[in-house]
Amino acid sequence: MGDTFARIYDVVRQIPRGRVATYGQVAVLAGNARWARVVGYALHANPEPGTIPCHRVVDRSGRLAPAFAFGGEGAQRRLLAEEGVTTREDGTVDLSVYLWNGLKEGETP
DNA sequence: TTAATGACCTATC
DNA sequence: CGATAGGCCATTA
Repeated sequence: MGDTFARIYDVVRQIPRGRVATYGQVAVLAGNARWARVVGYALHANPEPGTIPCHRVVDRSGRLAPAFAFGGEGAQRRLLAEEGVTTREDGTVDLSVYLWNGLKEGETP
């Protein structure tokens, strides 16, 4: 495969614990703003558990991935909860609180 | 090579 | 708020 996947995976790996990022945001940080769709495809096609925290990636409205993507309906929701990310009743996260600022943990602008 | 697909996004109604 | 339509790109068949 090309380096598109590698770039996307690199960005997803840098998402700090307790934070979430949108597909579009990952796409921008990976190099192209129009890779939002490709990001989703990449995570679905080759999600390496333990290496790529794909559960920290949500869509633009904070909606979690479809249930079948993780094997269980509350799987992603539970993983986020373990990191301190609370999900609403409808399965969405508050992006105004948990959205990743694009910096690594500990770094400040 | 062409056509179809999808864990998306934005705009519009 | 939900539904619809169009666009975008890499990957697959």
